[in-house]
Amino acid sequence: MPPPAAVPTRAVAADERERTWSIAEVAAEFGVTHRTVRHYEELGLITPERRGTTRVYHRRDRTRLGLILRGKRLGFPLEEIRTIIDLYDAPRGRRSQLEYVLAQIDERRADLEQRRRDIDSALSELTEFERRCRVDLDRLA
Amino acid sequence: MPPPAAVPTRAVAADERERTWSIAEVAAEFGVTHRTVRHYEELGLITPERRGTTRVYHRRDRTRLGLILRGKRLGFPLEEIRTIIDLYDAPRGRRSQLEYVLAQIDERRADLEQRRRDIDSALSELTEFERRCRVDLDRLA
DNA sequence: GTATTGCTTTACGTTGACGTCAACGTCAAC
DNA sequence: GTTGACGTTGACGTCAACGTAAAGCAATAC
Repeated sequence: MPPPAAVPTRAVAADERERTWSIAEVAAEFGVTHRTVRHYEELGLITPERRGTTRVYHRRDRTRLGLILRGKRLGFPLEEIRTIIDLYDAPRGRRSQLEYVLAQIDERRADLEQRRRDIDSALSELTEFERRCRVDLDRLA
Repeated sequence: MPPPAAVPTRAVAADERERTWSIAEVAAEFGVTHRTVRHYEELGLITPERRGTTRVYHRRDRTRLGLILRGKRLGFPLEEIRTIIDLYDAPRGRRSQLEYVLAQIDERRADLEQRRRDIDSALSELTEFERRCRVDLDRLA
């Protein structure tokens, strides 16, 4: 069978959506080592496809990796990060499931807002301290 | 000698300022173990007075402990926390010292602002996710 | 061919942040 | 004077989050 003469736009978009990456590519892109990526897989934070023994990463895996690293920047432990990002994929068919998810969301939000308060007070202390330093500097001038 | 008949306000205030605490008191107050408090001392984050072998904690130590724990909530490693809170006590006599401190402040601020951006995006994603969950819930009703 | 490159697994090492346990000092209360 | 309560110093244990080294497969490069 000959290949199709022309590839319609839809198919191109599909190709683009279904682009895959190697472990080296995702690691380099996110600025981590392949060991780190595999560690996250061991903990069940990402589950790349396997072709034979080789790991194949899809857009979904990159999304999750982004969430993981942002969680890390925020200082969350990996286990907690797992419960958070799993939440986004949790089944929400039954009412009880949805209510559980909503309760979890509330907890997460409270946690994040506490962190933001911490950051804001740290920032304002820093600003005040900078002001005092500038006063000292002016006196030296 | 009889004790003084009346204690003037100034002396009361001084007493209050110079109140001290035991390791058990500060640990309980901040919700950590005494082991944790001693660990921070080993790393040079706090340096309580010694009376004989016993540690005596002053207001200054409690302030630093508060800064340490806030840093921890924000996910900073203890070594980094040490450089941060040491900054507040750093000598600022010479111009070069002041300029160094100001540069450090800028670094800290950039870091904290990155964290705040991360938190804000996490929060808005959470809000959007909650909205979708509530739509699902309404459909079930 | 073989040599290099890129991926794989297995497995042990390391660092940070404490926990835990042993062995002992000290001081007020009984 | 001994019994607690609270303090002390080591020293080793543990858990998370990886690092690192060893050894092997599989495809391309020469």
